[in-house]
Amino acid sequence: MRHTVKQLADLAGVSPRTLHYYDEIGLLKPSSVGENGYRYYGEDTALRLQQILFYRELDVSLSEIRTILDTPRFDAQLALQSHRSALQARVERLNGLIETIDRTIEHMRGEREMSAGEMFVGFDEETQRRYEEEASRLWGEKHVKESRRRWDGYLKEKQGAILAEGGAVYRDLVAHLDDDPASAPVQQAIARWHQNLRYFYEPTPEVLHGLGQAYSQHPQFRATFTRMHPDLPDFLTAAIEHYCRNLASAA
Amino acid sequence: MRHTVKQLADLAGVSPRTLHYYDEIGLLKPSSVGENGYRYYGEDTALRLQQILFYRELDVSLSEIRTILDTPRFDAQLALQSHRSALQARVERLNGLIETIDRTIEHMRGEREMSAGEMFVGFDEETQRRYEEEASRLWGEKHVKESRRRWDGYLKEKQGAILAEGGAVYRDLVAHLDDDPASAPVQQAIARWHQNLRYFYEPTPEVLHGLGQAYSQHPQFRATFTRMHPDLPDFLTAAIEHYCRNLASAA
DNA sequence: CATAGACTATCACGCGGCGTCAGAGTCAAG
DNA sequence: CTTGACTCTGACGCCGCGTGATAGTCTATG
Repeated sequence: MRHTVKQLADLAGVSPRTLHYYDEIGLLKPSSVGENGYRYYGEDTALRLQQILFYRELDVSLSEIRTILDTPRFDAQLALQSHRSALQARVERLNGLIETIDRTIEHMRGEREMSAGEMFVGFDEETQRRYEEEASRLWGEKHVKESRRRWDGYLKEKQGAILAEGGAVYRDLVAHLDDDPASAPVQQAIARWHQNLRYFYEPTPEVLHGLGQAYSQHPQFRATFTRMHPDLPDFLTAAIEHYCRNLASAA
Repeated sequence: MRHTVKQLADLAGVSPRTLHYYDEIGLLKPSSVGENGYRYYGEDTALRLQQILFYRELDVSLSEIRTILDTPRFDAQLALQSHRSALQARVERLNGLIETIDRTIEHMRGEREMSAGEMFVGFDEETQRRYEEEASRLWGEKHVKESRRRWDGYLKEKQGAILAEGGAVYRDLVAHLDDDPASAPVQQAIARWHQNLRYFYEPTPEVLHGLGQAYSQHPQFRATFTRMHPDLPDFLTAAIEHYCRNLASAA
């Protein structure tokens, strides 16, 4: 298997310009370059492009994708499993949007009341929670039902406050990025984070620890936190790791 | 219900800057502007923003969204139905990607062979066909199963040729945009388009006519064809309409 | 009443990820 | 050899905002 630019582009449904660009930024180097200057791609690069397209499908930036794919410990099969669960979460989100549509139509027919907030359910509101559900799914699925049951039990206003508090915790941590992850203000913020999580489900120490690791390793988490600050993912992981050690030694 | 910029932005999960920008480009004007210069949004604008977000979710450009929402015949409820079916098509696409993941994992375990083209199934390859399935769904669902059954029966190489021919038809039509839609070269291209459709299902004259109209009215079709050429959607509709009249008078 | 913090506004630069085009070289078929 | 489709590099520009600056407005508190 050996493809020129157009051949691979046609197969993948991208443009030749895209492949040029990806070469230029070091994201997808061709398998070889002929004496004529032409790029040639083999199965290794086709597989890498597939990974790129999956990450792109999940709205991960190209520089992030490059970082992920270039880590020595990158495991392609594990990444595919991760994509799979992320895509399933996306499917659920879309189904949530479809429900919003149904409710909006009922509203327009005068069959039901609808607040402005309710109109936008499914677009972005529960993104963070959905990511965390997904991470939990990596370690155990019982949390999903529990999480939904708890969430649905809260009043709308309470839900807004919970989400706002979650966001405030991360902003607080960004403000303490120069501190030691083990310092008291940081650990207090992590305790608030822990409490915030408990609105969704009762996290075991294992889940807490796994979440902490996922925040820097899982592509969507990493992308989300990097957008807040480039150093936040690793900082979060270190701080949560310390917090979990404290939980373990206190028990 | 009356919201300031931040209030509506928070509800909708967008940024105030986005709302400023949408005002600036005439996409979403506030319901009113106070003496202090502040923008205020009511339920009318919240509903419009919801529509915008649905179209954005479906990757429609903002200028296209504006065109659609500003047409005098815009029917919000009908549009929501349209979004619904588009989102369901998106769900199916994501499920297709999930299948690709499963097959890729099997390939990596050595359990199955996989071509480079197969790696990219679900990303973009069948976009056109999926749109057309969706349009058919608007007029009758029996075509969906028939379409899938036919498609699955073709060899991979044949599938590639069918899709390429579909693309060639549209490129041919773009080259004849200065011609009369009723002219012989254009009508011949539409006949090829008709034949191409028949690889998927046997379209009734009603479906053909409806597809012709959908090409300029249905947001995703319109966006797709506008990307090929700004005048193509309306040209297609006019050419197909003429072709259908010829079919009817020949019968 | 004064202050502080959170909000509002406009303005403007810049970014990511390409699309598009130009000019020149390469390849394969007739 | 010619032609058309491909290849390359280079470069401008677009879309949809994010970000930051500056200044005005609003609301709660002391």
